[in-house]
Amino acid sequence: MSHTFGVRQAQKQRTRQALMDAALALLEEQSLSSLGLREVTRAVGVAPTAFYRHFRSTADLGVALVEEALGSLHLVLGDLMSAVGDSDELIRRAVELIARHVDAYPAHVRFIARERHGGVQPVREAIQGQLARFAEEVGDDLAKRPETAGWSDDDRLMLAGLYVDQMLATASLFLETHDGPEAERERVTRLAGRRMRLISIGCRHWLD
Amino acid sequence: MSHTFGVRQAQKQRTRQALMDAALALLEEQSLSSLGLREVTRAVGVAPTAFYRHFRSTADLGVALVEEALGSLHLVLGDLMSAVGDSDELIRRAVELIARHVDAYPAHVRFIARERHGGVQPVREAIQGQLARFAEEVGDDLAKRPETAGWSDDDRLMLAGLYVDQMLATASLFLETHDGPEAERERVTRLAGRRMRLISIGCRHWLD
DNA sequence: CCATGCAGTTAACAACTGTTCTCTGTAATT
DNA sequence: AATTACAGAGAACAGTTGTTAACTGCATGG
Repeated sequence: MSHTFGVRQAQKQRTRQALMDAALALLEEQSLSSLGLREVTRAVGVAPTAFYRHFRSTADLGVALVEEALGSLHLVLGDLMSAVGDSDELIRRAVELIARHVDAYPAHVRFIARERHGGVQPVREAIQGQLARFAEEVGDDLAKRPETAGWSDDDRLMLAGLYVDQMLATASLFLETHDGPEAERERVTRLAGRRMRLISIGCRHWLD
Repeated sequence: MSHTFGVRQAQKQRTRQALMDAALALLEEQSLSSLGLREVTRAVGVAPTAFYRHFRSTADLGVALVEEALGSLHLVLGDLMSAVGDSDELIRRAVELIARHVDAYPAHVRFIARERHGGVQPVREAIQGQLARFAEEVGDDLAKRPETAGWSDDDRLMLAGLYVDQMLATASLFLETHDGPEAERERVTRLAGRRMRLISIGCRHWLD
């Protein structure tokens, strides 16, 4: 079988992950389009040519990072949608889960926010594609809820996109206060909550 | 006087503008953190060392570009706020003005969207600062309108930020369809309009 | 147990980068 | 008319980059 993991395959995947982690760390203070292949291998402690055993180019590395970063965010989205309850309670929960995720994977969030409109086309497209899937999922979930009963699918997708955008904007705000004072984080929490509340109010009166 | 423009000063500003224009063009398919000084001077047709007569570094160039790009967008914002009339009419007008601006200055819009979360700190901070000023202005304008009567300044600023973010998101969407089919542009126009309409509805019922 | 596959190495390449120093021509000042 | 200020040119620097080729060692499958 191809997925029987011997010592060989395991070691390969380990250095592959090391390359991705190193890249993510280097991307804290630059963007993907300026990330050099040698820079990454140097950080890992491996020969430059070893890079090619795992990725065709840094753009290819970037696409792999998109899958990793948005994969972890997708789990949060699942958590968000599985919840039920009062609207205000849902919003509070959403903001807190986002804050927790930013705390746990700040580099992932920074990468997505930075490369969503970044200078590397394949990466941009990968992100847009995944986010479109996110919006579809949220739209499908909204269809099961009473708040959007009687809505057209198109309108539901509009709202879903708005929520997804808001999720990323909120995550980005939390990222800026990641090693700032607690008061700032609290301010962002309240701000994000009110933003989503205003949207949910608009949603409640959409069909008037 | 220092601002008496002789032949000398005029020529200097001309090449300075040429450098900025060339940079903006090069940034269509990369981000600022990978933009090389030599790359820019080569595109203009001047010696690499001439760059230093105008900018300390490419980051410095970036900050100048922020002022240019957000300066032009600021004019659009002024147009938007000076208008009065029915809510739907205002939204239609806003979306059209944004579309027009993206058509007129696509490179400016791309630059702001890309570097807002980009890898060059001074540029990021310049953008965030200007956008905060935008939000303040919109907040002040909202205070004069009946829709937000009785709101706290904090809530008004929250709504203003939401509108500013939405303006940029809309501009970014238009940019993606910039040389696409007319049908796509129409779809984005309708989507952006509905997004803003939902927000304005939420605004109308905020104090319930 | 031996042959193969393949992750990773070493060395070398031409091309490119930012930065410094020195020089030149000419507009502006005196 | 003589002097100064300064935008831009030119050459050179040490260091970096992506990519190729031929290699080594070792886990794996027959």
